[in-house]
Amino acid sequence: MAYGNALAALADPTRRTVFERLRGGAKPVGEIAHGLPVSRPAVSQHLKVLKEARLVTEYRDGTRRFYAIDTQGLEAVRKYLDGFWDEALTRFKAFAEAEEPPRKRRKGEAK
Amino acid sequence: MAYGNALAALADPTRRTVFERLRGGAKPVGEIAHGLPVSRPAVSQHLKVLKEARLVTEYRDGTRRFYAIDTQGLEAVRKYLDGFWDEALTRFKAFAEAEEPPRKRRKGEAK
DNA sequence: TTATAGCGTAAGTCTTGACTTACGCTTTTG
DNA sequence: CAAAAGCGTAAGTCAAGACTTACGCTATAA
Repeated sequence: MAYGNALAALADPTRRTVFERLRGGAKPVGEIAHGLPVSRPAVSQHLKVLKEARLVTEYRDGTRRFYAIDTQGLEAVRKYLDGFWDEALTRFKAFAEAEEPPRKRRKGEAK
Repeated sequence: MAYGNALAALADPTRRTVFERLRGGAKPVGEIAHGLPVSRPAVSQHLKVLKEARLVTEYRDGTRRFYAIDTQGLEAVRKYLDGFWDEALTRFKAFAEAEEPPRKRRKGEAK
């Protein structure tokens, strides 16, 4: 259940911002943190959480550490969400939208 | 940014359990809460959060309230996640996996 | 009508976790 | 060598939120 950690990681807004800054490709921590309303150590802590959730990977170049998006965590979440789109579900949805509250039994009504 | 609330809602394990119990179709609160390690009011509170995140819908039948999965919240999250699979990203991933740490400049090396 | 079933909500507690500053480590530069 | 760059980590603070019990509301049943 790797999707659990990934969902928890993506739940925090600032951590999502950190994650989104990696869209264009790998970036060092300082560049990620630049302009954010939180301190650099805070960004490091967020990156640690994202890494444990398989949402980012890390590699070092000199004194800098580059972080990049890891699709493993994303795939885990995607698969989890897709599990809610099975036939029975969409069938129920169509049913509910067509008939509204499926049907209320009234007093003298046949069961 | 409806995906924000949905991600936050799905981050909590017990709330996810509540959500997953709706897979088979709509259920009343009592049935959802039955067997869970938390109280029924706690389940009600989780359902409220899920509803505000467009992850469940509610309708009433007599004294009971049925909850069912709402795909709106799920679609919002799905779209958000899909935004991380663009070409540039997969291209980078292939690049990183092929060459490992992209390249470290060593002392006397050309820049 | 009164009682019961099936809920939501209020209020309070207690843990989780997002932040800060201070510090230390490793690698490059002079 | 020493200094600086670029980080991660430790420790402490503080607010968010996941629980609990108590209570109240509405709809069916007796």
